[in-house]
Amino acid sequence: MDSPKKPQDIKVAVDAVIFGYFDKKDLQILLIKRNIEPFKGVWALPGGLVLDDENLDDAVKRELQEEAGIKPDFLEQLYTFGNIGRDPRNRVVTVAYLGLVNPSYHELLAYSDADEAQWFGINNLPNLAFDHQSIIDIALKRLRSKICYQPIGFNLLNEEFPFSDLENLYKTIIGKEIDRRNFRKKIMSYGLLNETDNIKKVGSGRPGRLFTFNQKKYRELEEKGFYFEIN
Amino acid sequence: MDSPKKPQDIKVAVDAVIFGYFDKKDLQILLIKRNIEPFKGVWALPGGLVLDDENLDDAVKRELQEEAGIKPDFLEQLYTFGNIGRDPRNRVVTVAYLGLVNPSYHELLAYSDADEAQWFGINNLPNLAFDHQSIIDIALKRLRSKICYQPIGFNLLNEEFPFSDLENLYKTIIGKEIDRRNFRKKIMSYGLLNETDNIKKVGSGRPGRLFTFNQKKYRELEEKGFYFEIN
DNA sequence: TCAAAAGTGTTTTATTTACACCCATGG
DNA sequence: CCATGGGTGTAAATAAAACACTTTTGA
Repeated sequence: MDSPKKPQDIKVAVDAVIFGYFDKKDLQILLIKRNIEPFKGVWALPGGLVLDDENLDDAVKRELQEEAGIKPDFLEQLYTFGNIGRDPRNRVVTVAYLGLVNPSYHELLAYSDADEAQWFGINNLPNLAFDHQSIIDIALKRLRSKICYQPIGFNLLNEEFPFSDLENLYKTIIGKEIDRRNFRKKIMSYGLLNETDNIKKVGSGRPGRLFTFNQKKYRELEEKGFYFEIN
Repeated sequence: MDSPKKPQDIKVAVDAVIFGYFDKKDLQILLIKRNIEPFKGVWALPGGLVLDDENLDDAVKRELQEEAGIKPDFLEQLYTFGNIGRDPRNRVVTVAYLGLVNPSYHELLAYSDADEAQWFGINNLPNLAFDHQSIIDIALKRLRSKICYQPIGFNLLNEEFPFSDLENLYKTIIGKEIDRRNFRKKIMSYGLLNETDNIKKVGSGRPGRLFTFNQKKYRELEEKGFYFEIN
Protein backbone atom coordinates (compact mmCIF):
# COMPACT_ATOMS: atom_id res chain seq x y z
CA MET A 1 0.00 0.00 0.00
CA ASP A 2 2.81 2.35 -0.83
CA SER A 3 2.49 5.08 -3.44
CA PRO A 4 4.16 4.63 -6.79
CA LYS A 5 5.81 7.65 -8.37
CA LYS A 6 2.87 8.80 -10.51
CA PRO A 7 -0.64 8.75 -9.14
CA GLN A 8 -2.49 5.59 -10.06
CA ASP A 9 -5.13 5.97 -12.75
CA ILE A 10 -7.50 3.03 -12.50
CA LYS A 11 -11.27 3.13 -12.27
CA VAL A 12 -13.30 0.77 -10.12
CA ALA A 13 -16.61 -0.58 -11.34
CA VAL A 14 -19.12 -3.22 -10.40
CA ASP A 15 -21.05 -5.52 -12.71
CA ALA A 16 -23.77 -7.99 -11.92
CA VAL A 17 -24.72 -11.29 -13.45
CA ILE A 18 -28.36 -11.57 -12.43
CA PHE A 19 -30.01 -14.89 -13.05
CA GLY A 20 -33.74 -15.31 -13.38
CA TYR A 21 -35.83 -18.40 -13.95
CA PHE A 22 -39.16 -18.95 -15.62
CA ASP A 23 -40.44 -22.45 -15.15
CA LYS A 24 -39.43 -24.79 -17.94
CA LYS A 25 -37.49 -22.19 -19.83
CA ASP A 26 -33.75 -21.64 -20.05
CA LEU A 27 -32.06 -19.95 -17.19
CA GLN A 28 -32.17 -16.23 -17.96
CA ILE A 29 -29.66 -13.44 -17.53
CA LEU A 30 -30.48 -9.77 -17.17
CA LEU A 31 -28.79 -7.53 -19.73
CA ILE A 32 -29.06 -3.86 -20.47
CA LYS A 33 -28.51 -2.18 -23.79
CA ARG A 34 -25.81 0.46 -23.50
CA ASN A 35 -26.81 3.94 -24.57
CA ILE A 36 -23.37 5.51 -24.40
CA GLU A 37 -19.99 4.79 -25.90
CA PRO A 38 -18.06 2.60 -25.90
CA PHE A 39 -20.20 -0.31 -27.08
CA LYS A 40 -23.18 2.00 -27.54
CA GLY A 41 -26.18 -0.09 -28.53
CA VAL A 42 -24.52 -3.31 -27.43
CA TRP A 43 -25.91 -5.52 -24.67
CA ALA A 44 -23.97 -5.61 -21.43
CA LEU A 45 -24.22 -6.64 -17.82
CA PRO A 46 -25.81 -4.07 -15.56
CA GLY A 47 -23.14 -2.19 -13.65
CA GLY A 48 -21.11 0.96 -13.52
CA LEU A 49 -18.51 2.95 -11.67
CA VAL A 50 -18.41 2.87 -7.91
CA LEU A 51 -18.95 6.18 -6.15
CA ASP A 52 -16.19 7.46 -3.88
CA ASP A 53 -18.27 7.16 -0.75
CA GLU A 54 -20.14 3.97 -1.53
CA ASN A 55 -19.42 0.39 -0.53
CA LEU A 56 -19.07 -2.11 -3.35
CA ASP A 57 -22.24 -3.97 -2.42
CA ASP A 58 -24.18 -0.74 -2.37
CA ALA A 59 -22.83 0.21 -5.75
CA VAL A 60 -24.18 -2.95 -7.38
CA LYS A 61 -27.53 -2.54 -5.72
CA ARG A 62 -27.75 1.05 -6.85
CA GLU A 63 -26.83 0.20 -10.43
CA LEU A 64 -29.38 -2.59 -10.55
CA GLN A 65 -32.01 -0.24 -9.24
CA GLU A 66 -31.06 2.50 -11.69
CA GLU A 67 -30.68 0.37 -14.74
CA ALA A 68 -33.43 -2.17 -14.33
CA GLY A 69 -35.44 -1.38 -11.22
CA ILE A 70 -34.46 -4.67 -9.61
CA LYS A 71 -33.52 -5.69 -6.07
CA PRO A 72 -32.00 -9.16 -6.16
CA ASP A 73 -33.08 -11.69 -3.57
CA PHE A 74 -29.57 -13.12 -3.41
CA LEU A 75 -26.38 -11.24 -4.19
CA GLU A 76 -22.76 -12.14 -3.58
CA GLN A 77 -19.39 -11.18 -4.89
CA LEU A 78 -18.22 -13.38 -7.73
CA TYR A 79 -14.77 -12.39 -8.91
CA THR A 80 -12.79 -9.29 -9.75
CA PHE A 81 -11.78 -8.74 -13.35
CA GLY A 82 -8.91 -6.38 -13.77
CA ASN A 83 -6.82 -7.32 -16.76
CA ILE A 84 -5.35 -4.46 -18.70
CA GLY A 85 -7.21 -3.82 -21.91
CA ARG A 86 -10.60 -5.08 -20.80
CA ASP A 87 -12.03 -1.58 -21.28
CA PRO A 88 -10.95 0.26 -24.44
CA ARG A 89 -11.08 3.71 -22.83
CA ASN A 90 -8.98 3.32 -19.74
CA ARG A 91 -8.05 0.87 -17.05
CA VAL A 92 -11.14 -0.39 -15.28
CA VAL A 93 -11.15 -3.01 -12.57
CA THR A 94 -14.61 -4.44 -12.12
CA VAL A 95 -15.88 -6.36 -9.16
CA ALA A 96 -18.42 -8.80 -10.52
CA TYR A 97 -21.41 -9.99 -8.52
CA LEU A 98 -23.72 -12.93 -8.90
CA GLY A 99 -27.37 -12.35 -8.12
CA LEU A 100 -30.63 -14.24 -8.19
CA VAL A 101 -34.17 -12.95 -8.57
CA ASN A 102 -37.56 -14.31 -9.28
CA PRO A 103 -38.43 -12.45 -12.47
CA SER A 104 -42.15 -12.65 -11.88
CA TYR A 105 -41.73 -10.43 -8.84
CA HIS A 106 -39.67 -7.87 -10.75
CA GLU A 107 -40.96 -5.80 -13.61
CA LEU A 108 -37.99 -4.69 -15.68
CA LEU A 109 -37.62 -0.96 -16.04
CA ALA A 110 -34.98 0.89 -17.97
CA TYR A 111 -33.93 4.20 -16.49
CA SER A 112 -31.44 6.86 -17.45
CA ASP A 113 -28.33 4.77 -17.83
CA ALA A 114 -29.70 2.23 -20.22
CA ASP A 115 -32.33 2.39 -22.87
CA GLU A 116 -33.49 -1.15 -22.39
CA ALA A 117 -33.29 -3.95 -19.86
CA GLN A 118 -34.19 -7.47 -20.88
CA TRP A 119 -33.93 -11.13 -19.95
CA PHE A 120 -31.99 -13.43 -22.27
CA GLY A 121 -31.87 -17.21 -22.12
CA ILE A 122 -28.34 -18.36 -21.46
CA ASN A 123 -28.40 -20.28 -24.71
CA ASN A 124 -29.47 -17.22 -26.69
CA LEU A 125 -27.18 -14.50 -25.47
CA PRO A 126 -26.39 -11.66 -27.86
CA ASN A 127 -22.87 -10.38 -28.41
CA LEU A 128 -21.78 -8.66 -25.28
CA ALA A 129 -19.73 -5.58 -24.50
CA PHE A 130 -16.30 -5.71 -22.87
CA ASP A 131 -15.35 -9.10 -21.40
CA HIS A 132 -18.87 -9.64 -20.14
CA GLN A 133 -19.26 -12.98 -21.84
CA SER A 134 -16.40 -14.41 -19.83
CA ILE A 135 -17.83 -12.94 -16.64
CA ILE A 136 -21.06 -14.75 -17.41
CA ASP A 137 -19.18 -17.99 -18.06
CA ILE A 138 -17.63 -17.81 -14.64
CA ALA A 139 -20.91 -16.86 -13.00
CA LEU A 140 -22.60 -19.86 -14.55
CA LYS A 141 -19.89 -22.16 -13.34
CA ARG A 142 -20.22 -20.74 -9.86
CA LEU A 143 -24.00 -20.99 -9.87
CA ARG A 144 -23.93 -24.58 -11.07
CA SER A 145 -21.59 -25.64 -8.33
CA LYS A 146 -23.04 -23.46 -5.60
CA ILE A 147 -26.60 -24.59 -6.06
CA CYS A 148 -25.40 -28.06 -5.08
CA TYR A 149 -24.12 -27.08 -1.68
CA GLN A 150 -26.20 -24.07 -0.71
CA PRO A 151 -29.97 -23.75 -0.93
CA ILE A 152 -29.88 -20.60 -3.01
CA GLY A 153 -32.10 -21.91 -5.78
CA PHE A 154 -35.20 -21.00 -3.82
CA ASN A 155 -34.49 -17.37 -4.60
CA LEU A 156 -35.35 -18.10 -8.19
CA LEU A 157 -38.73 -19.63 -7.36
CA ASN A 158 -41.98 -18.19 -6.16
CA GLU A 159 -42.48 -17.84 -2.43
CA GLU A 160 -44.81 -20.84 -2.72
CA PHE A 161 -43.81 -23.38 -5.29
CA PRO A 162 -44.79 -26.88 -6.33
CA PHE A 163 -42.07 -29.45 -5.88
CA SER A 164 -41.78 -29.92 -9.61
CA ASP A 165 -40.58 -26.33 -10.00
CA LEU A 166 -37.62 -27.09 -7.79
CA GLU A 167 -36.96 -30.24 -9.74
CA ASN A 168 -37.06 -28.41 -13.05
CA LEU A 169 -34.86 -25.66 -11.71
CA TYR A 170 -32.13 -28.11 -10.76
CA LYS A 171 -32.47 -29.94 -14.04
CA THR A 172 -32.16 -26.66 -15.90
CA ILE A 173 -29.20 -25.31 -13.99
CA ILE A 174 -27.19 -28.48 -13.64
CA GLY A 175 -28.17 -29.50 -17.13
CA LYS A 176 -28.84 -33.16 -16.63
CA GLU A 177 -31.66 -35.48 -15.72
CA ILE A 178 -32.25 -36.18 -12.06
CA ASP A 179 -34.14 -39.05 -10.48
CA ARG A 180 -37.38 -37.51 -9.24
CA ARG A 181 -37.81 -39.92 -6.37
CA ASN A 182 -34.29 -39.70 -5.06
CA PHE A 183 -34.25 -35.94 -5.45
CA ARG A 184 -37.44 -35.51 -3.52
CA LYS A 185 -36.35 -37.94 -0.84
CA LYS A 186 -33.10 -36.02 -0.37
CA ILE A 187 -34.63 -32.56 -0.25
CA MET A 188 -37.41 -33.72 2.04
CA SER A 189 -34.96 -35.40 4.39
CA TYR A 190 -33.56 -31.99 5.32
CA GLY A 191 -36.94 -30.87 6.59
CA LEU A 192 -36.42 -27.41 5.15
CA LEU A 193 -39.63 -27.25 3.17
CA ASN A 194 -42.90 -26.27 4.76
CA GLU A 195 -46.05 -27.67 3.19
CA THR A 196 -48.75 -25.14 2.60
CA ASP A 197 -52.42 -25.93 2.25
CA ASN A 198 -52.37 -24.53 -1.23
CA ILE A 199 -52.38 -26.39 -4.44
CA LYS A 200 -51.10 -25.41 -7.81
CA LYS A 201 -54.16 -24.92 -9.95
CA VAL A 202 -52.75 -24.52 -13.43
CA GLY A 203 -52.70 -26.58 -16.58
CA SER A 204 -53.20 -30.24 -17.08
CA GLY A 205 -52.21 -33.12 -14.88
CA ARG A 206 -52.58 -33.68 -11.18
CA PRO A 207 -52.18 -30.47 -9.18
CA GLY A 208 -49.18 -30.29 -6.89
CA ARG A 209 -49.04 -29.18 -3.30
CA LEU A 210 -47.18 -25.91 -2.75
CA PHE A 211 -44.18 -25.57 -0.47
CA THR A 212 -42.20 -22.76 1.05
CA PHE A 213 -38.52 -22.82 1.93
CA ASN A 214 -37.83 -22.37 5.63
CA GLN A 215 -34.89 -19.99 5.58
CA LYS A 216 -34.92 -19.53 9.34
CA LYS A 217 -34.63 -23.23 9.96
CA TYR A 218 -31.81 -23.46 7.44
CA ARG A 219 -29.85 -20.78 9.28
CA GLU A 220 -30.32 -22.63 12.54
CA LEU A 221 -29.19 -25.95 11.12
CA GLU A 222 -26.26 -24.28 9.39
CA GLU A 223 -25.03 -22.94 12.72
CA LYS A 224 -25.11 -26.44 14.11
CA GLY A 225 -22.81 -27.60 11.33
CA PHE A 226 -25.41 -28.81 8.87
CA TYR A 227 -24.44 -28.88 5.21
CA PHE A 228 -27.01 -28.74 2.45
CA GLU A 229 -25.98 -30.96 -0.41
CA ILE A 230 -27.48 -32.19 -3.65
CA ASN A 231 -25.81 -34.80 -5.91
CA MET B 1 -19.66 1.94 -16.83
CA ASP B 2 -20.76 5.51 -17.24
CA SER B 3 -18.87 8.46 -15.83
CA PRO B 4 -20.20 10.16 -12.75
CA LYS B 5 -20.02 13.93 -12.57
CA LYS B 6 -16.70 14.20 -10.74
CA PRO B 7 -13.82 11.89 -11.61
CA GLN B 8 -13.71 8.85 -9.39
CA ASP B 9 -10.96 8.85 -6.77
CA ILE B 10 -10.40 5.27 -5.65
CA LYS B 11 -7.10 3.40 -5.49
CA VAL B 12 -6.76 -0.26 -6.37
CA ALA B 13 -4.44 -2.49 -4.39
CA VAL B 14 -3.71 -6.16 -4.00
CA ASP B 15 -2.93 -8.04 -0.81
CA ALA B 16 -1.89 -11.62 -0.32
CA VAL B 17 -2.55 -14.11 2.42
CA ILE B 18 0.34 -16.51 1.96
CA PHE B 19 0.19 -19.71 3.94
CA GLY B 20 3.22 -21.75 4.79
CA TYR B 21 3.56 -24.99 6.68
CA PHE B 22 6.35 -26.44 8.76
CA ASP B 23 5.67 -30.01 9.77
CA LYS B 24 3.95 -30.28 13.14
CA LYS B 25 3.75 -26.57 13.68
CA ASP B 26 0.84 -24.22 13.30
CA LEU B 27 -0.11 -23.13 9.87
CA GLN B 28 1.90 -19.98 9.18
CA ILE B 29 1.08 -16.70 7.50
CA LEU B 30 3.56 -14.38 5.88
CA LEU B 31 3.49 -10.83 7.21
CA ILE B 32 5.63 -7.81 6.54
CA LYS B 33 6.32 -4.95 8.89
CA ARG B 34 5.30 -1.67 7.34
CA ASN B 35 7.99 0.96 7.12
CA ILE B 36 5.78 3.85 6.03
CA GLU B 37 2.66 5.50 7.35
CA PRO B 38 -0.09 4.73 7.96
CA PHE B 39 0.44 1.86 10.38
CA LYS B 40 4.20 2.35 10.23
CA GLY B 41 5.86 -0.39 12.24
CA VAL B 42 2.71 -2.51 12.27
CA TRP B 43 2.53 -5.96 10.71
CA ALA B 44 0.47 -6.28 7.55
CA LEU B 45 -0.22 -8.57 4.63
CA PRO B 46 2.19 -8.20 1.76
CA GLY B 47 0.62 -6.12 -0.98
CA GLY B 48 0.42 -2.69 -2.51
CA LEU B 49 -1.04 -0.54 -5.22
CA VAL B 50 -1.55 -1.97 -8.67
CA LEU B 51 0.36 -0.32 -11.48
CA ASP B 52 -1.61 1.20 -14.34
CA ASP B 53 -0.29 -1.25 -16.88
CA GLU B 54 -0.18 -4.37 -14.77
CA ASN B 55 -2.67 -7.20 -14.42
CA LEU B 56 -3.92 -7.91 -10.92
CA ASP B 57 -2.21 -11.30 -10.74
CA ASP B 58 1.06 -9.75 -11.81
CA ALA B 59 0.72 -7.07 -9.20
CA VAL B 60 0.48 -9.59 -6.35
CA LYS B 61 3.39 -11.56 -7.69
CA ARG B 62 5.48 -8.43 -7.98
CA GLU B 63 4.65 -7.30 -4.47
CA LEU B 64 5.48 -10.70 -3.04
CA GLN B 65 8.77 -10.64 -4.86
CA GLU B 66 9.57 -7.12 -3.75
CA GLU B 67 8.50 -7.45 -0.16
CA ALA B 68 9.57 -10.95 0.68
CA GLY B 69 11.39 -12.50 -2.26
CA ILE B 70 8.74 -15.19 -2.61
CA LYS B 71 7.03 -16.85 -5.57
CA PRO B 72 4.02 -18.79 -4.35
CA ASP B 73 3.41 -22.27 -5.67
CA PHE B 74 -0.32 -21.71 -5.64
CA LEU B 75 -2.08 -18.37 -5.95
CA GLU B 76 -5.71 -17.50 -6.54
CA GLN B 77 -7.99 -14.59 -6.05
CA LEU B 78 -9.78 -14.66 -2.72
CA TYR B 79 -12.15 -11.74 -2.37
CA THR B 80 -12.23 -8.00 -2.96
CA PHE B 81 -12.45 -5.73 0.03
CA GLY B 82 -13.72 -2.29 -0.78
CA ASN B 83 -15.67 -0.88 2.10
CA ILE B 84 -15.31 2.81 2.66
CA GLY B 85 -13.05 3.60 5.57
CA ARG B 86 -10.87 0.51 5.38
CA ASP B 87 -7.85 2.72 4.65
CA PRO B 88 -7.54 5.88 6.76
CA ARG B 89 -5.88 7.91 3.98
CA ASN B 90 -8.22 7.50 1.08
CA ARG B 91 -10.52 5.04 -0.58
CA VAL B 92 -8.66 1.85 -1.41
CA VAL B 93 -10.23 -1.23 -2.91
CA THR B 94 -8.00 -4.22 -2.42
CA VAL B 95 -8.17 -7.47 -4.30
CA ALA B 96 -7.05 -10.14 -1.85
CA TYR B 97 -5.29 -13.30 -2.94
CA LEU B 98 -4.70 -16.61 -1.25
CA GLY B 99 -1.34 -18.24 -1.81
CA LEU B 100 0.53 -21.32 -0.70
CA VAL B 101 4.25 -21.91 -0.48
CA ASN B 102 6.59 -24.40 1.02
CA PRO B 103 8.60 -22.18 3.35
CA SER B 104 11.63 -24.42 3.25
CA TYR B 105 12.04 -23.59 -0.43
CA HIS B 106 11.75 -19.87 0.17
CA GLU B 107 14.18 -17.81 2.14
CA LEU B 108 12.38 -14.70 3.35
CA LEU B 109 13.96 -11.46 2.24
CA ALA B 110 12.81 -7.98 3.05
CA TYR B 111 13.39 -5.43 0.33
CA SER B 112 12.66 -1.76 -0.03
CA ASP B 113 8.98 -1.72 0.76
CA ALA B 114 9.17 -3.48 4.06
CA ASP B 115 11.79 -3.65 6.71
CA GLU B 116 10.99 -7.15 7.72
CA ALA B 117 9.17 -10.21 6.43
CA GLN B 118 8.29 -13.02 8.79
CA TRP B 119 6.17 -16.12 9.29
CA PHE B 120 3.59 -16.08 12.09
CA GLY B 121 1.61 -19.03 13.36
CA ILE B 122 -2.09 -18.43 12.82
CA ASN B 123 -2.62 -18.74 16.54
CA ASN B 124 0.01 -16.13 17.32
CA LEU B 125 -0.74 -13.33 14.95
CA PRO B 126 0.24 -9.81 16.00
CA ASN B 127 -2.10 -6.87 15.68
CA LEU B 128 -2.54 -6.14 12.02
CA ALA B 129 -2.85 -3.02 9.93
CA PHE B 130 -6.05 -2.01 8.13
CA ASP B 131 -8.70 -4.76 7.96
CA HIS B 132 -6.05 -7.39 7.36
CA GLN B 133 -7.21 -9.58 10.22
CA SER B 134 -10.59 -10.02 8.61
CA ILE B 135 -8.97 -10.77 5.27
CA ILE B 136 -7.01 -13.52 7.00
CA ASP B 137 -10.15 -14.87 8.62
CA ILE B 138 -11.77 -15.24 5.24
CA ALA B 139 -8.64 -16.74 3.71
CA LEU B 140 -8.50 -19.34 6.45
CA LYS B 141 -12.11 -20.25 5.92
CA ARG B 142 -11.49 -20.61 2.21
CA LEU B 143 -8.35 -22.68 2.71
CA ARG B 144 -10.05 -25.00 5.15
CA SER B 145 -12.89 -25.70 2.80
CA LYS B 146 -10.86 -25.73 -0.39
CA ILE B 147 -8.30 -28.21 0.81
CA CYS B 148 -11.16 -30.71 1.10
CA TYR B 149 -12.15 -30.57 -2.53
CA GLN B 150 -8.95 -29.62 -4.34
CA PRO B 151 -5.52 -31.15 -3.89
CA ILE B 152 -3.83 -27.86 -3.17
CA GLY B 153 -2.26 -28.95 0.09
CA PHE B 154 0.66 -30.51 -1.74
CA ASN B 155 1.93 -27.02 -2.46
CA LEU B 156 2.69 -26.69 1.23
CA LEU B 157 4.76 -29.86 1.37
CA ASN B 158 8.15 -30.79 0.03
CA GLU B 159 8.33 -32.16 -3.47
CA GLU B 160 8.89 -35.56 -1.86
CA PHE B 161 7.05 -36.09 1.38
CA PRO B 162 6.28 -38.94 3.75
CA PHE B 163 2.62 -39.75 4.04
CA SER B 164 2.56 -38.57 7.61
CA ASP B 165 3.34 -35.02 6.51
CA LEU B 166 0.17 -34.99 4.45
CA GLU B 167 -1.74 -36.40 7.36
CA ASN B 168 -0.40 -33.77 9.75
CA LEU B 169 -1.09 -31.03 7.24
CA TYR B 170 -4.75 -31.96 7.03
CA LYS B 171 -5.02 -32.33 10.77
CA THR B 172 -3.47 -28.90 11.22
CA ILE B 173 -5.57 -27.10 8.66
CA ILE B 174 -8.90 -28.72 9.32
CA GLY B 175 -8.19 -28.68 13.02
CA LYS B 176 -9.46 -32.06 14.01
CA GLU B 177 -8.24 -35.62 14.34
CA ILE B 178 -8.47 -37.84 11.32
CA ASP B 179 -8.40 -41.62 11.14
CA ARG B 180 -4.99 -42.47 9.74
CA ARG B 181 -6.08 -45.65 8.04
CA ASN B 182 -9.17 -44.24 6.42
CA PHE B 183 -7.35 -41.12 5.32
CA ARG B 184 -4.58 -43.09 3.70
CA LYS B 185 -7.02 -45.44 2.03
CA LYS B 186 -8.94 -42.52 0.56
CA ILE B 187 -5.94 -40.62 -0.70
CA MET B 188 -4.36 -43.76 -2.11
CA SER B 189 -7.58 -44.75 -3.87
CA TYR B 190 -7.20 -41.74 -6.16
CA GLY B 191 -3.88 -43.01 -7.43
CA LEU B 192 -2.45 -39.51 -7.46
CA LEU B 193 0.61 -40.24 -5.36
CA ASN B 194 3.74 -41.69 -6.88
CA GLU B 195 5.92 -43.75 -4.60
CA THR B 196 9.58 -42.89 -4.75
CA ASP B 197 12.38 -45.22 -3.78
CA ASN B 198 13.42 -42.79 -1.12
CA ILE B 199 12.87 -43.05 2.54
CA LYS B 200 12.62 -40.38 5.16
CA LYS B 201 15.74 -40.71 7.24
CA VAL B 202 15.11 -38.38 10.12
CA GLY B 203 14.44 -38.78 13.80
CA SER B 204 13.20 -41.75 15.68
CA GLY B 205 10.71 -44.37 14.65
CA ARG B 206 10.30 -46.34 11.49
CA PRO B 207 11.28 -44.36 8.42
CA GLY B 208 8.50 -43.56 5.99
CA ARG B 209 8.49 -43.97 2.25
CA LEU B 210 8.44 -40.71 0.33
CA PHE B 211 5.76 -39.81 -2.21
CA THR B 212 5.28 -37.19 -4.87
CA PHE B 213 1.98 -35.74 -6.01
CA ASN B 214 1.21 -36.46 -9.66
CA GLN B 215 -0.15 -33.11 -10.81
CA LYS B 216 -0.32 -34.17 -14.44
CA LYS B 217 -2.46 -37.16 -13.65
CA TYR B 218 -4.72 -35.00 -11.51
CA ARG B 219 -5.28 -32.62 -14.42
CA GLU B 220 -6.17 -35.52 -16.69
CA LEU B 221 -8.62 -37.01 -14.22
CA GLU B 222 -10.12 -33.61 -13.56
CA GLU B 223 -10.90 -33.18 -17.24
CA LYS B 224 -12.74 -36.49 -17.21
CA GLY B 225 -14.97 -35.20 -14.42
CA PHE B 226 -13.04 -36.52 -11.44
CA TYR B 227 -13.51 -34.73 -8.14
CA PHE B 228 -10.91 -34.85 -5.42
CA GLU B 229 -12.60 -35.02 -2.04
CA ILE B 230 -11.56 -35.49 1.57
CA ASN B 231 -14.06 -35.84 4.45
C1' DT C 1 -61.28 -42.46 -20.79
C1' DC C 2 -57.20 -40.32 -21.99
C1' DA C 3 -53.28 -37.32 -21.33
C1' DA C 4 -50.47 -35.08 -18.19
C1' DA C 5 -48.12 -34.33 -14.18
C1' DA C 6 -47.87 -35.66 -8.97
C1' DG C 7 -46.83 -38.78 -5.55
C1' DT C 8 -44.62 -42.69 -3.45
C1' DG C 9 -40.81 -47.63 -1.45
C1' DT C 10 -37.75 -51.16 -1.83
C1' DT C 11 -33.58 -53.40 -3.16
C1' DT C 12 -28.89 -53.16 -4.50
C1' DT C 13 -24.61 -51.12 -4.43
C1' DA C 14 -21.09 -48.05 -2.99
C1' DT C 15 -19.13 -45.32 0.51
C1' DT C 16 -17.93 -44.20 5.06
C1' DT C 17 -16.90 -45.18 9.61
C1' DA C 18 -15.00 -47.52 13.48
C1' DC C 19 -11.45 -49.93 15.27
C1' DA C 20 -5.98 -52.26 17.06
C1' DC C 21 -2.01 -54.61 16.21
C1' DC C 22 2.62 -55.51 14.10
C1' DC C 23 6.84 -53.44 11.87
C1' DA C 24 11.24 -50.99 11.18
C1' DT C 25 14.53 -48.07 12.85
C1' DG C 26 17.76 -45.45 16.20
C1' DG C 27 19.37 -44.87 20.57
C1' DC D 1 14.96 -53.82 24.37
C1' DC D 2 12.53 -49.75 24.35
C1' DA D 3 10.55 -45.63 22.36
C1' DT D 4 8.86 -43.70 18.29
C1' DG D 5 6.41 -43.30 14.41
C1' DG D 6 5.06 -46.22 9.93
C1' DG D 7 2.11 -49.42 7.86
C1' DT D 8 -1.97 -52.23 7.28
C1' DG D 9 -7.62 -54.97 6.87
C1' DT D 10 -12.25 -56.09 8.00
C1' DA D 11 -16.90 -55.67 9.47
C1' DA D 12 -20.90 -52.71 10.35
C1' DA D 13 -23.50 -48.76 9.29
C1' DT D 14 -24.89 -45.33 6.32
C1' DA D 15 -25.78 -43.16 2.08
C1' DA D 16 -26.56 -43.27 -2.85
C1' DA D 17 -28.42 -45.25 -6.94
C1' DA D 18 -31.56 -47.78 -9.65
C1' DC D 19 -36.00 -48.62 -10.70
C1' DA D 20 -42.21 -48.34 -12.15
C1' DC D 21 -46.58 -48.07 -10.90
C1' DT D 22 -50.70 -45.55 -8.89
C1' DT D 23 -53.20 -41.12 -8.17
C1' DT D 24 -55.48 -36.89 -9.33
C1' DT D 25 -57.12 -33.64 -12.24
C1' DG D 26 -58.91 -31.29 -16.74
C1' DA D 27 -60.21 -31.84 -21.25
